[in-house]
Amino acid sequence: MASEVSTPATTAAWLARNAVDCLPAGGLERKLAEGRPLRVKLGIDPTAPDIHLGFTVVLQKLREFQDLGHLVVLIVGDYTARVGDPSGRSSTRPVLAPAEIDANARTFRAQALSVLSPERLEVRFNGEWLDMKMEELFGLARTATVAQLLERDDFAKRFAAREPISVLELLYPLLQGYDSAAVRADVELGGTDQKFNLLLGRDIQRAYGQPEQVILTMPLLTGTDGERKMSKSYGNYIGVSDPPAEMYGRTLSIPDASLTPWYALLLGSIPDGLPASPRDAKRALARALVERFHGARAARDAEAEFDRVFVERRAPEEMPVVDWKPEADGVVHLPALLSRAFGVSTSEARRSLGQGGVRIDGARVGEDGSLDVPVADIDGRVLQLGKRRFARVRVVS
RNA sequence: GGCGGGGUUCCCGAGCGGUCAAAGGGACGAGACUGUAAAUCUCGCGGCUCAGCCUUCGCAGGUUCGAAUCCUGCCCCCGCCA
Repeated sequence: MASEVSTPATTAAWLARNAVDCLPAGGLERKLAEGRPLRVKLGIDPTAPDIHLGFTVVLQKLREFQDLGHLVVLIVGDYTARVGDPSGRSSTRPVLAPAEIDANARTFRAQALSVLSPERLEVRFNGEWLDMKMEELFGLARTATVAQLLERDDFAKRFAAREPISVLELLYPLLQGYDSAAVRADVELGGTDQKFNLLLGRDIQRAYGQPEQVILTMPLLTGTDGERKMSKSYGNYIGVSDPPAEMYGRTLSIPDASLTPWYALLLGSIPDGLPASPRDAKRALARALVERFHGARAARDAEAEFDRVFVERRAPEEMPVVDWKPEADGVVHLPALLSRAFGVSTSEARRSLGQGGVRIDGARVGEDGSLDVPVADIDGRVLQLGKRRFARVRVVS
């Protein structure tokens, strides 16, 4: 916290600093003024086994609440995952098996703990209360009107465009809102895309005679492409359990313009001594991120390895070994070897060869159209495809 | 239930009897440049025992010398009306 004297007003402002919305105005301040630990809710759907950096934006914010003595209530949507949230409407989502959901939930919890503190953390499964009787569902369904639900902008757009909206989709925000009532949330966090759902949670809490939660929405983190939001389906994400070297490299590949938002959203603030050069600032960011998820040692190693491979253009310290049996005439057939070593098709391997994308011990091969190489010229050497794929070749008989 | 419009290679999207492994864009890969930034340029982008061959255009049949393109049946999607 920046100021020496913290009042509910300054604390509220601090907590809301990177947020897009903090509603209602003054709401957070009033809650804080009650002087008790607040129950801060975040709902997650355990539909994918791993989380990526985009998701840690809200975790970071939750952590700030924890550090101020508040309680984080993490709701695992095991029940809603079983139903499948159709929002985002990209074809039917697979309905997950209970065992899968459990496994995902465990992974989630572990990964969330690389940002959150295990203290002041409550984890709940919404199957606990959502597996309700039809009669209770009716009660819940009465709390909102169709017109109200259709106000959500993506619904509104789809409705206007006459695209389908399933009744289940309409129901989904109600279920999420019911979660808030079930855990008596004081505050609920989410991405900006969650704004409607979060606000509806207030209505539902009111309908159940509870004080309404404050909602705090965080910007969506852009992916490594700097264009679209970080998402698995866009392939522009960095997973929190990605290996250190990869996490480091992928972070460096973000556009300069993403630097500030990434610092703000992932680490909470821009450090004072941030280098002026975007390149160095990015390296510092990459180091900080690897450190957060893999530790200081891994961060140092990842940086050293990066310099070695991409700056000095040398082979990495460690790489997989491929055993390879040569052709009868004492020659190694490159396309087949490349295919085996890097999982590309032999056709693709041939193309890469023709384009100068293949090296042995740093020297280009195959540009002249040759596809074979004498055993002596490759045994024990480093085979490289493109800039980043390496393998050591071991010829066996 | 009735009527109409669709399902094309990772995605979008052309093609509508041969010249189609199938335009164009995106994503992606390789090369040049470089800070694994941006911008730009070139090439590639189904597979294989690769100057040739094999398998793709919802599924199954059929017509034809020849089908992604025509016909029949089926499956699925979308819209309008009820």
